[in-house]
Amino acid sequence: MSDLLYGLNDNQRDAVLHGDGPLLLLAGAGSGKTRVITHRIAYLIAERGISPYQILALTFTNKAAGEMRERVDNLVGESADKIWVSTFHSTCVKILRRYIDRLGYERDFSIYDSDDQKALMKEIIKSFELDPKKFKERTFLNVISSAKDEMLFPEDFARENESDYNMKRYIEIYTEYQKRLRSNNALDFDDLIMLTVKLFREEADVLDYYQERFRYIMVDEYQDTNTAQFQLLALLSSKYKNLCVVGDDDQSIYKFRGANIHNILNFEKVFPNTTTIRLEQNYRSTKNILAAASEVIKNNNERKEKTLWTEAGEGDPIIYARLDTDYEEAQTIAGDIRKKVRDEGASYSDFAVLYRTNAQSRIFEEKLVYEGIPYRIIGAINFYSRKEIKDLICYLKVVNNGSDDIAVKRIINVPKRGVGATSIEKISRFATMNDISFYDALSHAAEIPGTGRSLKGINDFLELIDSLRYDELSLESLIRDIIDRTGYQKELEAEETPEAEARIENIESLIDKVVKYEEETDEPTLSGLLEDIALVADIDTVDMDSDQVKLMTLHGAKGLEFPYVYMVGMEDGVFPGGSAIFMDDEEELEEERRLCYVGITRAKKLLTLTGANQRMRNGKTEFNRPSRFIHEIPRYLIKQVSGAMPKKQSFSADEGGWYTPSASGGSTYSSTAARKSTPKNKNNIFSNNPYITKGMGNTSSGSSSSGSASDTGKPDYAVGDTVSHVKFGEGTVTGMVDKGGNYEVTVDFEDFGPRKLLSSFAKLEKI
DNA sequence: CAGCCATATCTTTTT
DNA sequence: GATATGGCTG
Repeated sequence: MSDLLYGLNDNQRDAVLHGDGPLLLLAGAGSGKTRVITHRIAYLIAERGISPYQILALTFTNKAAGEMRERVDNLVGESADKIWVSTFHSTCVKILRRYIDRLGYERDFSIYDSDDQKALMKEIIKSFELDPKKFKERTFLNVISSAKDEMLFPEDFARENESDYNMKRYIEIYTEYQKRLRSNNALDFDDLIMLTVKLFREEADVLDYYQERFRYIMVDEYQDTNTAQFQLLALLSSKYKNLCVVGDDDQSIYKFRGANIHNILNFEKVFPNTTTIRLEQNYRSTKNILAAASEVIKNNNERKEKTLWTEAGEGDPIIYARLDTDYEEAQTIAGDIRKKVRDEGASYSDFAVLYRTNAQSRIFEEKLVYEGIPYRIIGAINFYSRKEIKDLICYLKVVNNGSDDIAVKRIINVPKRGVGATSIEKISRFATMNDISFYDALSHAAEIPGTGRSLKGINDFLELIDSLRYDELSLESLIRDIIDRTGYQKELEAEETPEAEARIENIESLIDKVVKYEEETDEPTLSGLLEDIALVADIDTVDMDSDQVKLMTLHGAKGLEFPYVYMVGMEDGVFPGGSAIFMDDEEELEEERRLCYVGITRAKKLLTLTGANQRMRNGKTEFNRPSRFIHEIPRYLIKQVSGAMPKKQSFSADEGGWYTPSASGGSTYSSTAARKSTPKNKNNIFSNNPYITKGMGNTSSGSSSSGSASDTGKPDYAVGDTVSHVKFGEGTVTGMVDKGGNYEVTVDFEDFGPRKLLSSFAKLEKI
């Protein structure tokens, strides 16, 4: 008992010791909320004699679930694996696999990811004879998803919108979409939650069973729950009322995905006799970082007041750098990281670069490669959404569930079997007319006129799937069989391109995942494997400890922490994003501000904010003013450091180098958004900033002085010279390109091969 | 039917 | 600028 409470602060202890009844934990960033949940679970088991079977802990990501289980394991010991720790979605899948037949679905249903949804919606748009140019799949899917998040079935949605003529089409499409999902025996992600709620509402015995089973429910990241998830929780907890939710309304950043902030704001009203405990002591960041975060979030109106505090020291000021271009922004950060690793003993894994949109990652990637810094981009492309992987998974899906028309259509002509779009169209129509699945219609292809030429391919396909269904050896042999018999890998091998090479590697890691699943699962099944694949995101498998700089969106960073955090693209129009400003949408701006708060509070030791006068976006050059969030941080917390001289002010074209911004009072900028909105602070708050110094702080990246490149001249080496580099050793200079005073030097290193480096950053010494 | 070139589009996205 | 889709041609 004393063990379980050791090291907890008063509020944390109160939360752990709370007995029965609803409990709301308002847990600020870095306040040790996972610790509280895990200790509370341990306390319930050890001290209150609750059976581990009766505890349900819900999270949003598999990663969070995994971490929580691991930590509970350490506290509770072996009985911990009896505790049901999982995501909302996999919990619902488990329940539905048992009882969904009561709702008229088969229990071996497929789970549709967003690609599958799009494919299905595309078909519907076509069958409604709508112009696909005018009507995007996403538009309809977004409406449907919002309806499902709000627990509106097609009938409910129709009722709610019956008076609105414009909604007529949406109603029809939603109805059709749901009908087709059912005939494909498929559920989309939203269905998983919505149908579980429906099941609980309609089948009293099922609800009762799970109420008895889960007498104690814990929910992490509660601020991100949507209405459907809320109802799920309300139903499950209505008997014993032991619902403990942990969340931070200031970190609600998924409104666009249906998260309902009122779930947390109104929790006390909805659940009478709620005990509310605030966890306000922060164990992560310095005072300065915390102060910056608090000052920013203060500007939001719709929030629960709370004040984070820390026993940590002031720490370094927040660094703010306004660079000339996005290119320089990336370059400066890459240099700064290298400098800190070299001179301050930091590890690459101590750094995170956070941006608003994935599209911003590219340029950082480029610069990090130049600098020879190991990095990992997180979340941009999901492993399972790669073409080759999706193709192979669709084979698995078809073997598992022949009703899955979307999967069948995707692979019927992959690899090429001479079954083209027209044949598919004809068979599809035949299937609809006879009310059978597309797969079943394939075996009647001979009766369908106009499919003669593709008949052989179709029969080959049917034969293949049929024989795969008799492969009962193992999942590994099944996937290998698919790869062999489709000739997928051979086809790629024949290509002999780097892309094909990469795909082969991906296929190999898919096999690895299948093998791993089979090893780690008690009773591996094909549908279990597919479920794992559908519900486990790429980010879940990222090893955060590996020694690489992490690049990700601000959204992706939630729940993580790093000693050094760079928030980049701090410009109005980029962050906060265009629509929040352009539409003058206060609600959306508040969501962006929460995102900013999330970003700031990821930093433990040093927070660096950067922006650029000029940046390329969507193929066009933009000029944005500094982010309004920068202005919301009081100036005494900030140390502004310079970037490069804006090119426009540099009359001699070749004169690059660095300068002190105090000379011109920050930066001159023009803005496309300037006319639209007026920021609260009209003057640049940094114009008289006493903190202005040259370079990236005192731990400057060396951009102003170090290296062989001087501010004015060429490096002292030239093509053909032998040079040495701290990391890469010796090599020969094979090329130099002038980039406005800075040189892109190509060096052929003896041990590392040819590499491109920038003279201003890379310390190259002539030998 | 398949491969190639032209045009459109471009927040965020735990599952 | 990069990618995905659509239309055209072989």
